[in-house]
Amino acid sequence: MAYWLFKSEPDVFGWPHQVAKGAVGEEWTGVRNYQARNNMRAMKVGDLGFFYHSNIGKEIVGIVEVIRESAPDSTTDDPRWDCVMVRAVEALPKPVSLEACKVEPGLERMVLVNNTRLSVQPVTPEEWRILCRMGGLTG
DNA sequence: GCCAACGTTGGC
DNA sequence: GCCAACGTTGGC
Repeated sequence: MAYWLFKSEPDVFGWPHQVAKGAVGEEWTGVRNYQARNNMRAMKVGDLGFFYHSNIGKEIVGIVEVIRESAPDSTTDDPRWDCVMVRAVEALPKPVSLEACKVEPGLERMVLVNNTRLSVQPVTPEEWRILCRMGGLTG
């Protein structure tokens, strides 16, 4: 199983929106970047990802699960773009800020810290473990 | 609101 | 295929 991180601007589509979709989940639409799209294409059902609030908050607020592999993005006719579906799993008891990530040993190479513009990015198992601990999750 | 970083587009 | 112009993201 692989780990990922999804960025979203909370005033457009935030964690509460994702939670409101429940187990049905929601398509992660709107990605118009090849690298981000390729990351989605690499996802398998059951993969987990962090839900990150960009611009406002700038923190990891929750965990989502991939529930459908990449398929055409319903918000465009352009066949180049597709997206996965994700559902909310749980909120982080303690959201992890970008600032905290930058200074945390072990997260120096995290994509979030080094490539601010990539909206869907991979997270290593080690980074995942560190971030879950920082977020107040024991598992 | 600014701007750095980065990606895309299109002329040549 | 190069690269200048332009557009977007997202931290600050």
